[in-house]
Amino acid sequence: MSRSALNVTSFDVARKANVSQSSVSRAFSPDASISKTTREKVVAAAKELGYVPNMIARGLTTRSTNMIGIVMSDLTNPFFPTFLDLFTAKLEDAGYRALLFSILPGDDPDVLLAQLVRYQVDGVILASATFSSKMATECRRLGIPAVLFSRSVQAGGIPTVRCDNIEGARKVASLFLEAGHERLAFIGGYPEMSATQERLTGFCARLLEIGVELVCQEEGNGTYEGGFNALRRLMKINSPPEAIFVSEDIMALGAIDATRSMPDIRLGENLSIIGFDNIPSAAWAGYDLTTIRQPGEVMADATIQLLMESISHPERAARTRLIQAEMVIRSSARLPPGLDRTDEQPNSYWKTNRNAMVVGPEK
Amino acid sequence: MSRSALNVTSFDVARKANVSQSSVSRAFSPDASISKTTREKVVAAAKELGYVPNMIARGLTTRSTNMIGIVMSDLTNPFFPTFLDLFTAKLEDAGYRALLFSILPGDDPDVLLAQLVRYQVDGVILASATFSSKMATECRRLGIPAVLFSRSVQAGGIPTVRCDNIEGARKVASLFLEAGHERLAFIGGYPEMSATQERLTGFCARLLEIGVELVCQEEGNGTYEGGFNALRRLMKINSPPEAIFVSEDIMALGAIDATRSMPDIRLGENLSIIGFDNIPSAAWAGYDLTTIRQPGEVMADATIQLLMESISHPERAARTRLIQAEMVIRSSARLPPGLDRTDEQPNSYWKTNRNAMVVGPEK
DNA sequence: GTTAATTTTGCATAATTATGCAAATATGTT
DNA sequence: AACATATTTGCATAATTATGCAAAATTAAC
Repeated sequence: MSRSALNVTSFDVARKANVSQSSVSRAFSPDASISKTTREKVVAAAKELGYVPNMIARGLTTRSTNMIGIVMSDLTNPFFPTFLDLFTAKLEDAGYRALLFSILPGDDPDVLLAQLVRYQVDGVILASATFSSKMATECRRLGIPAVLFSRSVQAGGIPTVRCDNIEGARKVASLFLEAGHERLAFIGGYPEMSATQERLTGFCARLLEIGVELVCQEEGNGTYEGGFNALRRLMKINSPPEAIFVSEDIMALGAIDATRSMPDIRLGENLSIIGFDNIPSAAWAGYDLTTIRQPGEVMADATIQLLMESISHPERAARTRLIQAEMVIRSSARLPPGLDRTDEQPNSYWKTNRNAMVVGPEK
Repeated sequence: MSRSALNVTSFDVARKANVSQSSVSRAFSPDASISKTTREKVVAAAKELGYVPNMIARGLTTRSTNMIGIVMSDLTNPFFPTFLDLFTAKLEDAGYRALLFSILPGDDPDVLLAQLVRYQVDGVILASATFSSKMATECRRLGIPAVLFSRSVQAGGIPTVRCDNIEGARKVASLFLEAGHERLAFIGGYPEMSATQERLTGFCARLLEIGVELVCQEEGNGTYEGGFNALRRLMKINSPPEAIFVSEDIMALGAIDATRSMPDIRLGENLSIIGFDNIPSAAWAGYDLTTIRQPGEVMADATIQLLMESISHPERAARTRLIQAEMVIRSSARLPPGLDRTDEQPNSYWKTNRNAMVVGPEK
């Protein structure tokens, strides 16, 4: 009795509607060959019996489950939940469901991969800090459409969406230099992450162009606490830096909090901190962090789009979408003389558009 | 060629291992009747061919997919990602996969429900602020094992895990009163949420026992901005409150930030703010929010446990797990005279244990 | 070594939906 | 009305794994 509604099959509906099981199946396939009259008859009968087509059985015949695996590692970094939310919403709009895999540093990527195969996911979004590279090549080998999100990988052939870390980091360097800072430092996330590497590379490349050297760099492990501790270490050295590029916002918040107990530090005056990501809390009044924004909507859209292309045209060559990253000016970094946060400075290297100037959390 | 590994079936393995398809099936079922020798033979052949049992086909015969639907609404509130992470990890340990559904206020719960049925999930965790009540009764009607997480519902019969909101809120009221505050206020989340209601109820109940009245209450919509604005409204009234209970941490952080531009306010001295949840950022140095902790591990464990019970014994009566909530003392609220944050006060109503005193983010 | 008891194996079928093909029906043409 | 064409329908089968039952093989008992 209780589980009744779950056990209604297309045969039951067929009997009730006086048609064949095939017709029931066709009534629920968008562009199947079926007359309007029978479809209506079937839908009515289905509604009465509480029938919904069983995706498991459908998956068996069509080899397509309408499920997309999402592989993430670090849900404690607020950067990722934002995207997880966007992904699931957009996938649902496209008729897909999200099968979530949370990967921990100690996990075995092969086990995870086997799960993806077992469940016959139609595609995979790889957004995990660890194993993404290995997973990507394995997916490719197995013919599972996959898109790398926010990480790049040496072995080509896998569609990738990421923002322009190099260029973003160059903007940070330029702003620091134009603001008159001379002693610059870097706090980075996991050194193995491509994003960390690229941001460091871009930052240093721009410094080199001007002829300035990095004073010091520290590891912040991609966590609030890591950023907190890294800043403390940085400020203990002889003649500490006056401007710090922190490669992820979550660490930058920790860094800012570390300065609160340092009476001589006035953030945005004698010390500048710039982050990367523009997570919601970067806009909070207690931080007001100047940062490089990774445009969520755009990146999520691009990811889904590349994935859909990869599913419908598996043979087509992999595309990469490099998303432009803009600076969001707030108060944690000193501005070049004569500027305030609402001015535009069209000739500056780090210039940002009006949109990016809008302060406050994004929708 | 490319999709080869995905198309290996139990028949292929059977041929290779010189056994029947049934034996292959049994080799991959933990307690099937099969000899050690054949199992090894099969496993070897499977490994060589890259075979993994197909969950979709298995789901069709066993009516069990090993997938659990997780329904969440508000991934932007950091309270939920924390639990999502715990849920997926613990589900994976128990051999289940998480099928994630992100629900928006405008969505149709019936559509969502149909998806859960279509995918034959073995169970559902309902952690969405909206529709949980309706979804719960529908799941019950359909015979889908479901557990309500962090919300309660009038219609009984559904296993529920939540923390003791009433008791937690009473502790807040007690601490405020013992600290000598007289003008108390409340900032709440969505009024329809049971948690909001219970926290308000508990807070007021305790005040009533002492004979104190609530000065004022405001809505904060469960967001940072909502809390920010609510505090501003509160402080504009004649003789504003000196102690505010904010029913969710994320709003409390907004409220604290709103005080930064009020020169007369000294948080923890002439204004006390206490939150609820103990999200990671509550521990950040910029906030140092006194709050009521919802123990993540315990609650997640209880949820999975109740769900597993409900799956294996659907007929058994629904149990509710009420988790004890402890206060985490930090600096955003004034303490009773003669106490500092490391003291214990065994006779106080709001007393908290040593563990809860540990300041800093939880692991 | 023979019989009984137990374990292991294979056969046949079920789980539910999708779809190629042929038959049936409807539509259009003159 | 008669024919050709297009649309719709139903039949039969495929997708992959699990499992009840009977047959075969192994082990135990005496």
